[in-house]
Order: sequence, then structure tokens, then C-alpha cells
Amino acid sequence: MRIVFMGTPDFAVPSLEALLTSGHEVVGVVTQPDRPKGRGQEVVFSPVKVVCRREGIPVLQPLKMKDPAFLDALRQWQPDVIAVTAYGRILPPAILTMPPRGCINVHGSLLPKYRGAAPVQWAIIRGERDTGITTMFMAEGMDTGDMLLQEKVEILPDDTAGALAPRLAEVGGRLLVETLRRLEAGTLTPQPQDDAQATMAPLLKKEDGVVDWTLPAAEIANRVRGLSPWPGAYTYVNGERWVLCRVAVGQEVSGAAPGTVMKVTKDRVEVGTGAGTIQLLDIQPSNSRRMTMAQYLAGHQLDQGLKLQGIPPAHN
RNA sequence: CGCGGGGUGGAGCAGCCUGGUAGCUCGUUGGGCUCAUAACCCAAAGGUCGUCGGUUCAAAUCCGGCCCCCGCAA
Repeated sequence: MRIVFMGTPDFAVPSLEALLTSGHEVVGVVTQPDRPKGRGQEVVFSPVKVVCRREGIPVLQPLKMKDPAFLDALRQWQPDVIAVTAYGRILPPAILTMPPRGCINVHGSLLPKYRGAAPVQWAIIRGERDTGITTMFMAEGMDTGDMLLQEKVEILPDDTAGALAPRLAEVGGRLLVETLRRLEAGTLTPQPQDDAQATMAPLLKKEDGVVDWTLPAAEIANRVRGLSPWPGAYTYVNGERWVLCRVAVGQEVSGAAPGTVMKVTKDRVEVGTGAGTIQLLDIQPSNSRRMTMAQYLAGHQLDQGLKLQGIPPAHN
């Protein structure tokens, strides 16, 4: 089949590479425009675009989904099917209805749970023990289309979003190719989603990283894992912003007010929460790189009784 | 030219403003103590202070260029 692929970040790359070795003809790729990124306003290509340049695949990078010139170009590729993995934009009906065999999306959750932009992260934040990949026909609603294939993936106890995402992405590539194979063979049975079971996994914002110390330790730990490495769970220590890269749930009963440093040893800091304690293992202070607690303590003084706060104490 | 912070023995930091002997915590190595230890005690090794140039009798420290790293913002 003639396939157009749409995708942008690292998560989409295994899908594209799976297509390239599947025997189908990838006639073109759509990815997000090159944007100035990072500190020096350097323009960076999306990971998907990098692959396309290496493989010599034509790329479109429309600013607007409804741009007539873009739609024309897309139409001229004459795709039988459009495959979408983490493209980053909602597709208008004009695109959804364009390919004769439909638009197929690879989604990083077991739908109808965790519809939305950040399914991997939210599944971890919510403490799920497993998640997965779902392929579906795309509909106008956010991840509401009829499901095609699904595969479960286990969430390991220490999984972070950064560790889990690549595993899911690999499964996504495999499932995408399998979905196309069975689509062509006519052996797929689209299955409507049960909207009553649906939950949402909205785009993460920086504010989602604020640590609420009044929550139980286990929930805080899940949030740290789910937000790692981006956007990162953070708190304020002596007015300085710390990203909590890795924490562990302590065995002890709290006994101290939430957010209070209870114990400082040579390589560990234990903090009280709403229920139980959190041990800080790896942190990243502002203007510094990630380091272990032991490394930090080697060069800084940290006293028992110190309060960690969700919001910067300054300002007001 | 988006804003800001930083590059000092293997790690994390102080010293810089008020130029002139390289400091702290940890690690490493050797020794000691101990039933024992990630604990404690003693000793040692290890640094072109990112780089190039300038000012000066003298620069980690003051001035300028360059390289690299990081936080914010996007």
C-alpha cells in the first residue's frame, strides 16, 4: 500500500522505521515544523525528520493543518492509508477522509483509558501496573476512534516515563505493521470504545510537576516517575528549585509535617509526606546537573527540619 | 543577538567583590582500632584553577575574545 506517515518525536520513530521495513511504500512523511529550540534559539529537526533525511523520504511540515497548499500536496501523494504516531496536532476532517482506507493511529495506552497527549506519563502517575498500545481508526474526537489491535505492556515498579516510552514505541511499530497487514487482508474487526470507561491523559504542563507533599508518599513517587525526565517533578528548597529525578518510598511512618526534612545522613535525605516518607535519591538543583544525594551533600549543608515547598517562597 | 547561572585534584563545593602560601566534605591508596562494619582514628597520593590574550612586580582572583555545561523562557 501507499502510506503517508505522520509523526514527530522519538516515540514516533520506531513506527516509521517499522513501516520502512514492512514492504509498504512510504510515499511521504508529515512532521512538525522546525522550530527554534533550547537556549541559543537553535533550530532543531524533529526526530522523525532526521530519519526522513537519512532515508531520502519527502517531508511536509505545515504550519497549519488546513493550509490548502499542504492539503493539495498531501493529496498528490495519493496515500491508501495515513498512519499517525504522536504527530502532535489534531487532524481536520479533510485529512481524516482523504485516504480510501482510512487514517490509523498508534496510541500509547489501552484505550479507552488515557485518551490524550500524555498517556504514558499519566499511566505511571496514576500508579497503573500495566498499560499498552492501541491502534485505531481515527475519528474527530480526541482518541475516540474504533479500536483495531491492542497489546499490553507491563509497567515495572521503577519505570519512568523516559524508560517506558521506548518500549511502548517499539510495540507500537510492530502493532502498526500488523494492523496494516490485517487491514489489507480484511481481517480486522473495528471495535467501538466504551466511552463510559474512558479517562483522559491531558498534555502535561510545567505546573503538573509541582510536588504536593501532603499526598501519600507512594503517590508522590509515582508522580516523580511519571514526570521523569520531562517536565520533571520539582519542589523548592531554600528558595532554589530542585527537580526530583529519583526518589524512593521510605518505610517509616511520617511523624513529621509534610515537606519537612526528617533525617539527613551521608547519602540520603528523608522527607515527611501526608502518609509515609520519601527518600530523595537523585536530584537536579537549578543551574546544576543531575546528581546523587550523596554528591550534593558532599558540597552543601542541609539541615533537619528544613521545609520543602511546592511554590517559590519569594515573589509576594 | 531571548533572560540568567556555571566551568577550581576522581565527585560535589568554598575561595574571586577587598590580586600575593590551593581550602572544605566525600572518594581513592596505605596504616591503625574493632568480633565486625558503609563506623571511627592517622597518613599519603592527586589540581596547566575551561581556553587564548591583556593589565600588573605578582592573576583562580581584575579586563576582553573563544569553547563547553546548566536553569528559565519558548
